[in-house]
Amino acid sequence: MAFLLDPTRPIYLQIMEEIKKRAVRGLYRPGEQLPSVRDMAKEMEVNPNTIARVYRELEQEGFIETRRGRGSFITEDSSRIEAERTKFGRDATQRFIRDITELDMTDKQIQDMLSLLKRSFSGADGKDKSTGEGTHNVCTGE
Amino acid sequence: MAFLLDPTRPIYLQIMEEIKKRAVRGLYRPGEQLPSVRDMAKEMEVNPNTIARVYRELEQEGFIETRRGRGSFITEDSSRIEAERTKFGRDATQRFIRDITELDMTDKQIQDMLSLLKRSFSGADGKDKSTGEGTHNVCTGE
DNA sequence: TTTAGTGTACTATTGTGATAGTACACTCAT
DNA sequence: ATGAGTGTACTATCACAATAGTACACTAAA
Repeated sequence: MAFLLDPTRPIYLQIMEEIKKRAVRGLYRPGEQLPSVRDMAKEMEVNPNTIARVYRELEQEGFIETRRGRGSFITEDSSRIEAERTKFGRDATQRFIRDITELDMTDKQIQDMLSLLKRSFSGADGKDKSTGEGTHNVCTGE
Repeated sequence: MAFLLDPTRPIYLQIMEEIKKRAVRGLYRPGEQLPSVRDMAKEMEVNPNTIARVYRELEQEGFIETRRGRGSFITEDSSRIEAERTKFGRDATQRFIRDITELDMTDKQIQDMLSLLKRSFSGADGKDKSTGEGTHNVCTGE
């Protein structure tokens, strides 16, 4: 498996998220053909039926387009992909805030945590790949 | 239900976490008796069998103590509870870093996110409830 | 002793995720 | 036309979470 699975959540949901994240990271480009159901099943080490379900649901969401007999393709709409980045970022941030808030932490614990975050993200590459207008606030989703 | 359930994860796991978080927040004190299996089932709006499983697993972990015919009680060991706070905090932080990192965000997006976090946590009460030695680093777990 | 309130054990049923295997319809290049 | 490679449909099976209902053993107070 190319990524770690959470045994407490359905595999097909995690693979759906993994495919979206790959598109967000540019591993899958807009319009690019995805591996076939059978190939993706081998890569993910799951049953082809599970991948079939993943593709069916992603198609339902409009994230991929399936052409019978030809294959499945990432949407051509790059804004659709960027929207996923925004959603993932906003969801992760809000969940983190909720998780931390409900722990009733001390100020010191919060400060330790925030400084670790700064350190973790200071390794950003420094090149802002956004166009300016294309940069969305991950928190507000605007 | 007193809290929101994630439909993609087993209920019994989420209730286990909820009980631990209540202890961390002081809603349940060390040694305090928990509601009976049947009462907790009513409060959580789930089947008593589900709560029975929750108590069984929490007993297995040493987080609660069950005395047959008497009831179930939060552990007397307050350091056991504090350890949960540390674990939840560390897990939430690491997951957040992983979630954000794999989105390949721009510097601006990361800055927006961090400033939202600062704003969210600036509302801390200012009183450091730790004793000094009792303050654990949520990130390293030491 | 009786009774109410504990946790616990048990069977049965339902729904869903995941697997295994087979088969079919479509597309495209040969 | 043939055949390889697509997605898709179908049945069957298994595991697990969750529910429903019943029953039992223990504890403590009336």
